[in-house]
Amino acid sequence: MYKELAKTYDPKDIEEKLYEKWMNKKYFHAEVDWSRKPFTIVIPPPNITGQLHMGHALDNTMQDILVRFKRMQGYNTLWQPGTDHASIATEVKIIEKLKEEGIDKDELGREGFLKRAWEWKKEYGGRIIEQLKKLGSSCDWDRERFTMDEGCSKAVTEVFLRLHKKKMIYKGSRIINWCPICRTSISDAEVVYEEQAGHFWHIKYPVVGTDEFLEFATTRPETMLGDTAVAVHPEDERYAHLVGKSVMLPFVNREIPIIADSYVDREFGMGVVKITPAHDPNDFEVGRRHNLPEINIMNDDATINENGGKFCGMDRYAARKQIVKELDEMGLLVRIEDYSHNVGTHDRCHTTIEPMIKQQWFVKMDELIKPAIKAVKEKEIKLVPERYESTYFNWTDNIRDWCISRQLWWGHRIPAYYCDKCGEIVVAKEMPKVCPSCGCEHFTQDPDTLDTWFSSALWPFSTLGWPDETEDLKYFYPTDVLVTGYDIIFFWVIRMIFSGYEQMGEKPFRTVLFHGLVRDSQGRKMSKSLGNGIDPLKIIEQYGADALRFTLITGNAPGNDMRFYMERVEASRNFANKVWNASRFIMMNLERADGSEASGDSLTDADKWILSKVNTLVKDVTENMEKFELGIAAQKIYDFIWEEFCDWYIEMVKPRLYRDVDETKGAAIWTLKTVLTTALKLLHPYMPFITEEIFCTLKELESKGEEEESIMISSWPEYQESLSFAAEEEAVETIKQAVKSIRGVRSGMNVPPSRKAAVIVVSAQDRIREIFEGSRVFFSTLAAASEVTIQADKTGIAQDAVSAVIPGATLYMPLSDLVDIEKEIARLNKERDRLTGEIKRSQGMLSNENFVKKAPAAKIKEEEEKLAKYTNMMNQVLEQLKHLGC
RNA sequence: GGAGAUAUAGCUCAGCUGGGAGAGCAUUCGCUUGACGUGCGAAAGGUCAUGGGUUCGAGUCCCCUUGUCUCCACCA
Repeated sequence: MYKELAKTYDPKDIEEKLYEKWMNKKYFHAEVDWSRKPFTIVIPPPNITGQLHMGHALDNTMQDILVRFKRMQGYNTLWQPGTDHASIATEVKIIEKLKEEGIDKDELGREGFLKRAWEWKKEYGGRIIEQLKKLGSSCDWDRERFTMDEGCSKAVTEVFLRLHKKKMIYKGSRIINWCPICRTSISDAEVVYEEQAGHFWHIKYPVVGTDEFLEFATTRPETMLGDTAVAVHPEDERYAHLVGKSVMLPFVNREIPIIADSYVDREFGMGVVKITPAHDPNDFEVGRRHNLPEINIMNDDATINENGGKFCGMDRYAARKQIVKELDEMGLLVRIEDYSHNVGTHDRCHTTIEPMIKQQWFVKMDELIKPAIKAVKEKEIKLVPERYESTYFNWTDNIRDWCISRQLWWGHRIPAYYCDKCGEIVVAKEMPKVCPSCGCEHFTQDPDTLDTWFSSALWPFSTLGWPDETEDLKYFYPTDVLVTGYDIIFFWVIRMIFSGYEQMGEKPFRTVLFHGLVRDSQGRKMSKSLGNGIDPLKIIEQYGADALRFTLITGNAPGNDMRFYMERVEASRNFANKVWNASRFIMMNLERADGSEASGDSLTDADKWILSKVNTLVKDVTENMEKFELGIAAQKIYDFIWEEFCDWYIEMVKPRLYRDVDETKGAAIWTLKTVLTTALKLLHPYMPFITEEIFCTLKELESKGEEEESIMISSWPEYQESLSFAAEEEAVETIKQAVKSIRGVRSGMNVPPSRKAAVIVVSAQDRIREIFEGSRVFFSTLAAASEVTIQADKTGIAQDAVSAVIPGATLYMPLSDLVDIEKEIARLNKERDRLTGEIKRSQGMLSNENFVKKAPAAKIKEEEEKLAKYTNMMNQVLEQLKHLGC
């Protein structure tokens, strides 16, 4: 029956094997079953370009914990997996690859490019999925989806058509963020601002018809080529006489008006702003207010176009240099100031954004966002932690229309078709046959594709079959929890929420659980450029997935960033090893039960104590997990297993097991198994592999039936009132205190563990003596006791025996040969001082009239009990000191 | 400019609705204790950033100040 298990736990042996087993058994798979309650999580779809990083590892560990927890609780659990086509990220990657092969994207053409992209997806798109499996993720892989698969694409077209019909999608000429390297527009959310050292160029334009000049400052002199006005504040007296006049724009020799607009800050710079409507978002607004011409001076690659006169063909920075130089020569450059300012860059390639006016497609946000605001405000959707609500509202309150067209090839092509003859726009699922306007039969589809987030916004329902009214959709939607990092609230979370309400008429999920960033040990973001990233797969390889998962989930509060330390991984690995060895111990001793599998009646105080403890643990862990306090729950399991179960209970049980005859042996083994099984179940969501391995080995040893063939589909433990044993808990706590005191005294006296000593327990209280009577057997292993004598008074105790005082009892150890009486007295004096302090504190509180009057009765009682306890201990210490002649 | 987070033991961080400060790692001492040295036992180490306030009572709630971080806005 005894099974030989390795002395140290080696995850490599089992992880792959168990994952395969789970897959084969279809434990991850969910089917609609109206007799059971569903629990659904949709995965934040990783990019097909992605490699598993620590952020993914954390995100997916959290999801897996929730899913495994709910599955064990009996929910019909679906974790919907899939990947995102990641339009721009992927396109950039493929362009790079083509470049290596010497192929130019434009030469290859759209079709050829897409063919290559799909090939790439086929080859690498599944890589991250395989990596998620190594983590232990229990996704329903039978349902794996891709944002560009047929169903999701259908959903995208459907939404586009619907919104267009409701006039919530429109095409318009707006100022957008243009990336000259990627040659596409990007949304506001994709712009990151970087502080850059630049200059403030003070320039002056001659005022027409006078000999005056108007001076202003700019950080971007090259945009002057597109200036169509100069603005001052309407109430600025310095320039009041100039409003209505005009200035002459150098180089292009355009006469432009001096206008008044309150957008100008009188205090800043010269209080004069040059207005370039085509290349600055604020100027654009001003321009529209004043009906100014919008002159685009740049090509898509940010070189100056024909509107820039002689600078045509120059790069924007080269032009800047040249323009400054020539202005200086013309005497129009007043001075140059150093100036550090924020520059918008593209979050993918960090190229400085060029604001440009372009025809683009937009989603109108004002109406769409309303239900999304309401939902969070009214807690229809809960954000955890709650503080992310302010971030959420910050965005929703300042929302601008969403630019959804991208000048890319990889993605969902915009379902808009232009009549070749009259230019009529038809938005339709397929290319129309005849132009409704002119009858022409030739159309060209809009070349642009949609923002990646347009399709991921639909993810919670597109993956379940929408727009078809599938059973899956009816059953699994709305989903329960969305787990994600706070960094994509704007990109994704908000957009899913308004899309859910708009398309489904219902929230996409009930709770959003945010986590923070995983940083390196110095608190820096893990990044490729710094080279400080830690590869989760390497950690798994070296320490096991369980250790990695446990590390990621413990030691920080929800939503906070965390630092990743190898020392913490080691600690988690050590914990896994601890669990392994505790189990090994139990399995090694199963045979000692010699058939006496008794439970109930023969349970000792210690058994009841640990059963009671694990019962409380069940409650605490379940409650915390329900509150999404995964780290607290994990910590409680850890503490219980290591301290209570291993360090105390197992040590207490040893003498019972090793004795030839012990009528409580069966009860001990039964308790060991019961508590272990319960603890393993609680731990399973966190450490799925090791718990499964032990659980199954244990079942195998017992050759029990198939009723619980895997821990992952076993039932979650429940708190039982009948397993709460207050008296036994108190009894064992007394014993623990006694043991600790003895250890403390021995250690203080430098008594080696090999030197056993008799322990004489003296207590006037029947109850205390009874407790010790029932527990004397523990003292041999726990406190190096040779024998334990229990008596009501001090009869027969050697004068120089060392003593340890606990509430209600004094413990004596005759160790005269080793004991230094002076030291013993010093120790007792220290104890006396400590108790004096405690008593003083307690008395102080109790003699405080306000405390007695206002504090709750329970608190007062508690304090009175403490006082009694310390007074009792004090008397024992004083007596002992007196005994030693002090 | 606006918002949020954070300041607790040498390091990294917990500390739920206010009622005697905790963990992991590191440190010191002891241990071939019939599961585990990836271990066991004992210990040392904190005026909980500063200053106020509320309260019988504040690490915990409120305000001020200071430091650090993040997000948003983007005044040319």
